[in-house]
Amino acid sequence: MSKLNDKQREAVLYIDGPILVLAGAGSGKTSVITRKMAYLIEECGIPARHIAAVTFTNKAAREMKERVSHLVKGKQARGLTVSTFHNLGMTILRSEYKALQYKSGFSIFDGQDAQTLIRDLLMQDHGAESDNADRIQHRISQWKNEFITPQQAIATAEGPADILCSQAYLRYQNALKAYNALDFDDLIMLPALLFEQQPAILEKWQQKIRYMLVDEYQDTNGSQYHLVKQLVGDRGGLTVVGDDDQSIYAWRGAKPENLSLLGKDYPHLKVVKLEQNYRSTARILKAANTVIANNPHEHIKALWSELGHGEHIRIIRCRNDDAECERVVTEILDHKLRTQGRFGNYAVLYRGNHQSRLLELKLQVHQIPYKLSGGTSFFARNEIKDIMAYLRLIINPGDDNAFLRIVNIPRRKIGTSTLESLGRYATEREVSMYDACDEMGLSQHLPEAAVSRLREFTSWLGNLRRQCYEGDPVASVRQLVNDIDYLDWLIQNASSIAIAERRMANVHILISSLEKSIKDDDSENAIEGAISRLVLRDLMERQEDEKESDDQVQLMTLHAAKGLEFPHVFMIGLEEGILPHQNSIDDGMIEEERRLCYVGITRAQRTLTMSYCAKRKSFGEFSSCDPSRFLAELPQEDLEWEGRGDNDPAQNQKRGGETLASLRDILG
DNA sequence: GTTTTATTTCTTTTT
DNA sequence: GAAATAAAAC
Repeated sequence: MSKLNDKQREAVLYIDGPILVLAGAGSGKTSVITRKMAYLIEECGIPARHIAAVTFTNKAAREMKERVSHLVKGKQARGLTVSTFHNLGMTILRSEYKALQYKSGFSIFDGQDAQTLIRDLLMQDHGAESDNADRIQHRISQWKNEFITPQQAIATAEGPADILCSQAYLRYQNALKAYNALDFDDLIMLPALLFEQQPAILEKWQQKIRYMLVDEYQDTNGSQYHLVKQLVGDRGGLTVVGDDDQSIYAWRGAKPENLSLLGKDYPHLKVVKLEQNYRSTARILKAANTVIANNPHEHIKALWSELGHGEHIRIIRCRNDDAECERVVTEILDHKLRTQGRFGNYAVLYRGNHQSRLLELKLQVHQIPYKLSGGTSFFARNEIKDIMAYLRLIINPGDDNAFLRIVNIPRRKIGTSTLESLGRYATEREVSMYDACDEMGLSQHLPEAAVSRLREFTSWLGNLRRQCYEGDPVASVRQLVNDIDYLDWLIQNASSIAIAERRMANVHILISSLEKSIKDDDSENAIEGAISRLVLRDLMERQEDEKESDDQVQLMTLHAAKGLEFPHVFMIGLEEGILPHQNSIDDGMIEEERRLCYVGITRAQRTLTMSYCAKRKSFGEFSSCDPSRFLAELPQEDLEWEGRGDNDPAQNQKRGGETLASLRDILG
């Protein structure tokens, strides 16, 4: 406790009611949460199993768990819940699914699964055109995030397009239920809905969770707000931590105004501001403050640091994106050599995942070890989706989505025409496609050969299902992968054997993660819980393996960098259309892009380097770029420009704030 | 039903 | 300039 400053200590010690901690970047908010948990357990006598801390990412949850276990000795910390919102929702649904008329072993649909389902439904209803599946999915997700049911959506929808969406929402939700499946948004919304409808169930969970701590509260959406509010009840055991300047998830339904709305729900809300930054040099902090000052603010907070001025912030202009990446890489090499530091001290941050490609290439050329976080998530990979589909089908035969994905992987000579007939028959009989295969009447609608191929598949899988439930599930899964000759399939479909082997290695990572997950679960149907939870897990054992070689340059998007810090940070692609992203410019959503820039700047502890290009290759064609407006918003006296021609945003501003693009237009 | 070739779309950001 | 989709050939 002595390591905390006055404000931090105040936030930890206050337990008489709900408290909001407004924590600026680098002000030690994770310390507040972890120490508060320790305080609640050790000093206030609240057993760990009655405390829940909620975060948004697995990474944050893992780190928090680790830090608490260092603070709280021995067995006292046992039973403590530190999880993501989605994992918490999952835990609730795993025990309450019956009240929602779901069956055990339900599947979790990711964004891709959800989209194909929507596309299929659209196809069934309106024939061909399905180019708006994307929009509909987004709209449905929006409703779910705002805690709006299909019925409410239909009742309130205005305009033909929105009415269509609301009908699709109802249709989609019914389809999910028929498949015994949930999407990511349901994991939050359905528990909240259940709590609202069935007070007895709510009370049971209120008994379990007596104190709640929520990290990054500015990122909560409507459904998450309801979930938290109901669990907390009028007992008021709640600590939330947040920073409206770091709200970068409004696009997925986050409502940063939840921060200021908290005072309405709890009139006696205690508010503590943390303004001392322990992370960055004064210059970096000043840059961050100057940029973010361009956004409108409700409460002004003044972040300050005692770490000295530090070096100037460097802005480097490059010929093109290739030169940019090359430059960053040589810059890292050079700096590391001079300072005798580690590769792990450097991070390169960018707006979009695709920007990592060139960077990776350059790092490989120079033989620099690097770690790319995020990107195409593990579970979006084809080989993982395949095996996951098999697993899903094992615990949930009603999952037609999974059935369709793997029924012909590997080739079983079951093609589209067979599946179409099977699908028609299954809907007519109102059973799943898997069950339809075993029905007698099927022979009337399909040729003999097709029927026998389908039954060969289902009887084989049926066998495996039995083995899974009665014997050793993990061994059965290994058997499965063996039976289908999956490595062979991968080799056939990959451009090289090395790539196929890499993919096979991913499958093994998945299986060993499943194994671990089963061990953690002592309930009776451990496989079901383990497989469902698998989708939400990030495969940390991979990181554990790589821990020995953790001296790697960190590569990630600005979004993924939130909550992290690095001694030396490079931000690349500071260009109009990229860091404010073009879509955001078009929709006038500049503030969130500016916050994204703010998040990037505040990741840096000692040095910060930003770069932009004169030209960039996109869509395979070169096009010229303009430096980001955010560069012009930085305190110019703290900058050190390099390679700057007349492409100068500061000069542009002197000319009256006109962008270079508009000048070009005028000049032709 | 499967394999090969041509064409088109695509790039925000994530649980 | 890749990766997904459509069309055509096998």
